[in-house]
Amino acid sequence: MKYNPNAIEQKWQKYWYDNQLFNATDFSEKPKYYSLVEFPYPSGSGMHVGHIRAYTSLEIISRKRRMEGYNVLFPIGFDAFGLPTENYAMKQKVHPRKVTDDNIDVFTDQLKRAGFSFDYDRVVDTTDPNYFKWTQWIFIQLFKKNLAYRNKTLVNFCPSCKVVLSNEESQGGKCDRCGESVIQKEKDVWFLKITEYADRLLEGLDYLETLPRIKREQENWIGKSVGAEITFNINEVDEKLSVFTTRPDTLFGATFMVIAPEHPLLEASKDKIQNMDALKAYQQEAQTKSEFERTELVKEKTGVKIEGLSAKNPVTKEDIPIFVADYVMMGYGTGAIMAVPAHDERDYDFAKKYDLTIREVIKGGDIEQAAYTDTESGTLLNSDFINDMEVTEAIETMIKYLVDNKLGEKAVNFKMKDWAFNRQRYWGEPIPIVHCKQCGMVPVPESDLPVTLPDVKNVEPTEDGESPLAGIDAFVETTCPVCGEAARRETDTMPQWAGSSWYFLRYTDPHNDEELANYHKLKYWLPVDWYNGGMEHVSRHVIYSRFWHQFLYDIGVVPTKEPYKKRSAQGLILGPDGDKMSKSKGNVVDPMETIEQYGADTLRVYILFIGDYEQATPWSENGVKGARRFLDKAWRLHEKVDASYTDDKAMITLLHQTIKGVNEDVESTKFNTAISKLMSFVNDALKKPAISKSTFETFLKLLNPFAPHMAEELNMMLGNEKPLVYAEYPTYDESLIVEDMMTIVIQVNGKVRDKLEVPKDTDKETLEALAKKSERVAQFTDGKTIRKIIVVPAKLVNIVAN
RNA sequence: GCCAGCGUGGCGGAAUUGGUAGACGCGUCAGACUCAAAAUCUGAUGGGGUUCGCUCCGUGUCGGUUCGAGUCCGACCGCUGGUACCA
Repeated sequence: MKYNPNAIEQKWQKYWYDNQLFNATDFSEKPKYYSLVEFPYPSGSGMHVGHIRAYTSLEIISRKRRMEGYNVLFPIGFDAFGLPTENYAMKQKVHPRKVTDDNIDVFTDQLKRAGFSFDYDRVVDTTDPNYFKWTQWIFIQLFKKNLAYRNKTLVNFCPSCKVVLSNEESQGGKCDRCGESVIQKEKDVWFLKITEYADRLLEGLDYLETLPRIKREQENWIGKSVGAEITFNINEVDEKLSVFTTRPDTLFGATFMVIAPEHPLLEASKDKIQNMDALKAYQQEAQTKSEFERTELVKEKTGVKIEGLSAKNPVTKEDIPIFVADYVMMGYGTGAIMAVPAHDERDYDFAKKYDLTIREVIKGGDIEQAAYTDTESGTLLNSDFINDMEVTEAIETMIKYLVDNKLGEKAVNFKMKDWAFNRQRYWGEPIPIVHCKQCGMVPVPESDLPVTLPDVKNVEPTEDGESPLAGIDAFVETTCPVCGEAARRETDTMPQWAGSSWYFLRYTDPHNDEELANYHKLKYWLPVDWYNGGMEHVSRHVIYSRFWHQFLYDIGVVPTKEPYKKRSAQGLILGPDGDKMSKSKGNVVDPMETIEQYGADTLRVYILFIGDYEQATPWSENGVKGARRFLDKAWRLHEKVDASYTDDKAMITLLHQTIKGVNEDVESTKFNTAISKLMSFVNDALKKPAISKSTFETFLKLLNPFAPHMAEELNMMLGNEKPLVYAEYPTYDESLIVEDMMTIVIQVNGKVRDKLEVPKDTDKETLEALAKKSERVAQFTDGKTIRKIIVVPAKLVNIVAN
């Protein structure tokens, strides 16, 4: 009988899913294992080969864990709020609910068609009111703890599309959708105070088992820097300027100051400022630039001196000028800097342009030529009481001086900003807040949750960039939960990051009406043992969800400090041309076509065999054929099974080596070499006259996580009634792995000249003697003196001669 | 610019602590089967030379450490990802 995947795959899928073999049981005698993959956004185009790669790794792990006797939770769900659905719905005049449901149906079918062993009874959908009820509930808890607040900010606004855009959607100052220029619009928006958790998010990384680069990226995102906050007095008015610096030791070199265009000092001191018009004009100009332009495009420093104000350097007592320049950002530090032009390139450029004093304070450079920035270490000069000190000592001494004289203090600053937590969209979780004239902002009572989206025929954008919800009176108009007077609902919705920040908690108890998840169930399943997802989510999503988790831990909702024990990230699959897959390039590969043509098992095997799991790799149609050829051969191997046959020693050794190798490779995400070991096994086994039943069964168990449909079918054909899903995973016998004879390499001056077949335990002396006897060696040592002989047992003999 | 990762055949990629470079797969070539093709099977396949025994060269470039370097060290070149006037 020939291998015919289409005939067997659907049969086994029906068997698995109908019998709910992958459903996790809450609480069990077995040890638990929670494997988590990032849930997909159910787009209209269905599954992508990238999804297959992202899920297959933990699919293998999960199937292996079940065979190893674990109670496995391997769930899936849908991160279904989001723009593409809303846009599509608007265009096609269909309700986003309908679009979402249809897409989820398509996706679920495709997941099942790939044979993924998810627990489909625990599917969560972030757009389901029973789910987002708890997303809203978490928001209210954050609000009550003052971790959710409103503040004014500038947003990217497209006057033509009348929508607020993200940075990604407004690159280069142009609207991503219509190409028009984006303007900066001031808006009241919601923030979550993630900065309050910055230190703990940093510390928590110690618990996370992951690649160094993944940890690094999160550290960089949080961006902790230690230094000092120094206060400068303004001479002409009763105002002070605070600056954050990592280098208080360079204070003697601070010859001017720069503040951000939006800095409040301007408004506060307008009476004394003589060139307010010029400053206003500069301010206006800076506002037309997006943050992108301000940071990316402006190579030449621009700025305006504030006439009428000057600051006093607290240590030199010099009067120094103050400038407004857009290279200083209001959003970082205090929005003001002390400029040390001798040792900072930006300050140096600025000082040269405006002809300002440049004073060297760290020895070593030539400040006539350029800023000297190699100042991690060095010796101070021109700095009074810290002269001749080393940088580290100078920093400490200066901070002490500042503290003693009440001029400043030690300070820590984070690059990470508070999380802008709102969108002006329809298709998102409504923020559960009511605005009341008397009572201010009032959270919706928990008993009234969820605040659902109004059912409208068409989602229409508003004229002024407000959420479409703002135009729906039936939604907006409500009464205040505190005083009962007429009030208005908040019309902003949450960003997509919201629902995905806690979904892994809901999987432990997806149908709970009383709480987001039962504490005992959380305690049983958490933490997530292994979480796999995209590299692009490592900084944002992982940090955001860890922040929510830490908060929920603080209020006693979850039992663990950190949500994840281990995190891995898969590499991208590129198009066959080596470019990133994209519709416009026409190089997108549809995994469903591969399944139809070659079968799901081939797709699974190929996608893991394609290359290093963490590296980007191009797709290859020929590679798919190769994977299929391997499965064809594995299938044919069953014809060699002979119940009365006894395998030879070499076969048994190979089998045990394969068990060991596959196990180790899978655990260290080296799926490609795990498969190559299975291929080698099949190649060798096919050369034997026959293969014993038990050896073939063991092979099928190893193959099962990768190609489960085929493995189950062949196992059944052997006459076994028990399926492989919960069969016992093979273990190896260390004593059977070592071969009796081994090849020893003989080198002369480091070059291989001969090889010897010797028994495995041959000692050093024997090896050396054998090597010396070799005729091949003699050719290369003739007429030379042997200087040294290096013998590495079980490996090689190297004869050094000249 | 900074941070991280990576440079190995025609291609995707393998190579515990430094110890036979190129596993496995693709492609290509030759042969078997076939009227023929496909599929399948067998063999060859880094480059140069060769009396077919072998031999020299070869892991981005240059240098170093070592009996021995793809692996370690230094400098450089290139690619990919992240990030960005971060004070």
